[in-house]
Amino acid sequence: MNLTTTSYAILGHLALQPWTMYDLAQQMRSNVHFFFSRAESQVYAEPKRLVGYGLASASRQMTGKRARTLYAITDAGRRELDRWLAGPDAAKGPDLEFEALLRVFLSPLGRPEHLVATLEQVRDNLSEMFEAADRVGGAYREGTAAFQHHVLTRSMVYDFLVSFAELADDWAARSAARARRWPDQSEAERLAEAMRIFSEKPDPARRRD
Amino acid sequence: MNLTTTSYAILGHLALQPWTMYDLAQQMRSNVHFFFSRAESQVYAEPKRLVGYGLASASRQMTGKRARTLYAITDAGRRELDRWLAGPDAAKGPDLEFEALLRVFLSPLGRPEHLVATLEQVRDNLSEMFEAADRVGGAYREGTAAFQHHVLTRSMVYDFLVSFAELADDWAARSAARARRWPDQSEAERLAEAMRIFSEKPDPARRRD
DNA sequence: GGACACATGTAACGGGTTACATGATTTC
DNA sequence: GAAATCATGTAACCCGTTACATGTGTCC
Repeated sequence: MNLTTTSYAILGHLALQPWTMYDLAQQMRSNVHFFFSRAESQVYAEPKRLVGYGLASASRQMTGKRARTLYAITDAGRRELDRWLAGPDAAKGPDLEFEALLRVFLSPLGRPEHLVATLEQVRDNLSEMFEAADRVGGAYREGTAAFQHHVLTRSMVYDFLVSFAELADDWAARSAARARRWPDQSEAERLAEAMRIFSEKPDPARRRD
Repeated sequence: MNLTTTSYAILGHLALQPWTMYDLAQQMRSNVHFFFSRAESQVYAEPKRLVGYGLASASRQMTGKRARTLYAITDAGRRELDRWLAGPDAAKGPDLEFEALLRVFLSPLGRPEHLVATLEQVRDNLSEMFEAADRVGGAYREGTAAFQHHVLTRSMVYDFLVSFAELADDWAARSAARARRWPDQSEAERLAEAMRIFSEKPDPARRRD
């Protein structure tokens, strides 16, 4: 029995309530997509493995002539999930893959306007995240969210995601602004701005250990 | 010819200067690891493909009896890199994989103390990032960095990475603090704090479009 | 003489992605 | 009756990972 984090993600959702994989795929797309993204084909494949291990059960149902399969967690599944939630399989740190940052890193090899374009594109890409956050946030504010009773922890997830999107957006905005100023600045001015970043961050007061 | 982003990452580094893969693997570990992480075996495999396409050249050298292979970019490689840097293959948005956040999401299924433990672990995991940032930042501040002349753009990368690490650390700290207060609070107080998050973020003044 | 850094890989595996396929049901 | 949604997959591929293997050079 070889479970991946994907397995636990699905198993965890099944612990909330039974789902068809169609509904669950949608649920995951709107809820965990931005920090745990998986292809739909994966979402459909996983519960079969869980059933094979006895961690989930499948029940075939009919809507007229159309078949649908409801998956639910079993007692064994709940125990396995508890084990995982209790650790001690250490959770890995945040794992970021950010192609635009690679482009910034390599941008001295290209033309300056491409750097600005990359940064603008970062901001465009983030709108999806802001919209998703708006939808989720709105539902909780209005008290109509499907898992309203999870509001304490969902607000933590929301907090992180919105903070992240704001950070990325702010960073892209100030970096693009910097790059646009370059043609009108002296090299000394450009350098001074760069060095200020290295000396202001991280806030020396923050350092622990 | 089917190049991945990994191909361009390596090709881009070869455009900076020729490298042995041993040195390049180290370079990438300290520079791009936190937003573009690849296994070393991958770093060794990639340039062979680039040589196959004529985008890089290999030259065998000797240190006594020990062989080393220096890879360098070719003219064709430089053209291909230019094409990529100029777009228009759109760069994907930031792609985050954050298992701890999934655990927070599912934490109502477990015990509250495990939530706090997860959050504390996030902070531990970040120390590596802070240390790496310190090293890089220190080198640029002292003017001794290998690519000191890239300071304008490297400061942007540094800016993002440090901001991200600070954000994640601050978030984990305030979330853990919240969870620790729960036992002493009324349900109304807990809810009020959660709802405040939804209404304060995102800053309504920020909304564009 | 031993430990560690230098230097370069190979083999096996697998989780995950993309693209495609299929048919029923509801909605307009 | 067409279009969108519901619902569930399969097939092929491949990028990337883990784990291991091998030998030289250098430092103490």
